[in-house]
Amino acid sequence: MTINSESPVRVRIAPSPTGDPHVGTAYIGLINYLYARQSNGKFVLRIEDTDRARFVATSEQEIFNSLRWLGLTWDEGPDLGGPYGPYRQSERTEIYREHVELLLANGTAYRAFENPEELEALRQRQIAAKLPPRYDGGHRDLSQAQIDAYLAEGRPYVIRMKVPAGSTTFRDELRGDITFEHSNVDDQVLMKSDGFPTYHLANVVDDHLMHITDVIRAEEWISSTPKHVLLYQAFGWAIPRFWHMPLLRNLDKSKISKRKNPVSLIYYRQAGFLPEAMINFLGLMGGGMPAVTDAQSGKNPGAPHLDSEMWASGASPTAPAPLNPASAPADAAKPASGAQVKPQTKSSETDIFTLPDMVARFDVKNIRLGGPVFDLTKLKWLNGEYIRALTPEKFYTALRETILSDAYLQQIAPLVQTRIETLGEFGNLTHFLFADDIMPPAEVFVPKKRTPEETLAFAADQLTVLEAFDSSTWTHEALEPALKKLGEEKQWSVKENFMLLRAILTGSTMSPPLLESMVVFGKSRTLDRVRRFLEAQKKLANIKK
RNA sequence: GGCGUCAUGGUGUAACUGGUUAACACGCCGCCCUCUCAAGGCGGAGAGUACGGGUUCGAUCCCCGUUGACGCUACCA
Repeated sequence: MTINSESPVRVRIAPSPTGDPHVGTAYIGLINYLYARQSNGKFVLRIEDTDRARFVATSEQEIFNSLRWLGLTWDEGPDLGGPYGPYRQSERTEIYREHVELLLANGTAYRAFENPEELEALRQRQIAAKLPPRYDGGHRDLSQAQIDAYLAEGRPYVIRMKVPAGSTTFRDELRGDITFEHSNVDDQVLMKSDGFPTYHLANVVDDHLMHITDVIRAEEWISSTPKHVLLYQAFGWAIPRFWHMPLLRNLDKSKISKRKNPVSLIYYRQAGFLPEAMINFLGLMGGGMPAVTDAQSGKNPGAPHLDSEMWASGASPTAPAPLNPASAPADAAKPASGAQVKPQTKSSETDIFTLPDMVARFDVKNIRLGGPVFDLTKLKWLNGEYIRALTPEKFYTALRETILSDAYLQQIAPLVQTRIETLGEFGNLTHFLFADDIMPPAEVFVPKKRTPEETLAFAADQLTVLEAFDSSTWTHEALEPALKKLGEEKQWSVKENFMLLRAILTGSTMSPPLLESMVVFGKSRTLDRVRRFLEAQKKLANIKK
């Protein structure tokens, strides 16, 4: 039973608050947003916070801020409410409990009492025997007496879905039918022993209860779709349409990751990318914008243009962006009006378009399925186009609201006050906080008693340590012990340790205090700088060979 | 390893879903403009559509196989 094609379209994104808002969330958000606006449907934001272990308290707010920054406004969500709330899964645990009872009762799910250690041992045995690691169904057919005994003992358990024999075929709107043999589908855990549901259960229950008609999500979910289909069937519910979007990629074509690319939307905002450029670039990923023919461009004079009115900012590099940037496009569904600043390049006809343009012309069915590389080079060019199209006033405002905001300067000032003799020296000590490309020469970053090789290896270790932080834990108090611990482990003195990082961050051996500087500069940009340093050095080393 | 998905220059896309010298943009190179650097203008190199078979008068486009890449393979999402 599939969803009624007459039903009004309702789509959703369901990010989980486990860290910085991700560029992939924005991409999938964009496609969902477009589809909803084009079908006069609703776009729902749901927070999937069922993973207590990875939960990050500030993450949810950053997700809101980032999506609004991009102009991807939702119709229902945790902050807005709506007819099918609550929209935060941690507030729906009772609902999942009731539903999983239904499955237990109709025999499509069962309790399993193995503990994590036993399961891990099982996995290891299977791997050793070169078998596919999978739950062996050990507690699938426990007798009622046995179950009661375990329950009486108070033994913790999970609830797993009972995958029947056979196979499942579902339709992907972009690829056609996809079939999975059930022998390849695990008896997935639906309810964890902590009483929280897994993604699979929560996602199906919520999508049904929230009347979601189209599940537009990333390709990585294809393999678990049969589980979801099986769940819909177990509940006796209509199955939504599935659209699996290609995954954004690193330059080396692997799934986009923070190890190889800035993936945090906070980074892009702080580094001074304009939301219009960002959303435009995301719209380029995977295609979807039909080519403009001469005939069309004549009939559609308003289509490709830059609209400086859309500069939606309010974000300063370090202070959290306001909840609702005043200048965010209020209604992107109607073509923006106002001054059209159209760059003179030919590419303005094909590569440059706004969110309203996309609402008007984007065709989700046109999505190209090969994983598009998220290429910063082109993003930067695009951003340059948008910057040049700004009026001088808007450009000035953009600077003052981001890279030169009062909030930013107020944090920097105390770091340099005791270190300069004339105000004119301010830039001498702080230019690294305003520059994008900082690259210390080897004589600056390699400590006297170290070789370049061990220095780079240690820098890579530093990066690993720093990557473990998220924006909310990125503080002086937390960073200091973490870095010092690494130094102790690797036998690097505090001086060598901090001096190296200082050189990478500032390009110099002389700077304001390191930790404070890192905090002011922000996690995303600091990491990006270290990452770029390492990459550049790697390239240099290859050239020398 | 198993299962699944994908495949047009270095990158992003286009090519009336079978008929083009395979187009556009980014990047790269050169020239012009110019006090410099950008921007802008002009031009150039770079793919014969992963490979091999079919079907067809004709395949980037349809079919099969191979290869490669990627994803999943958690009490994460």
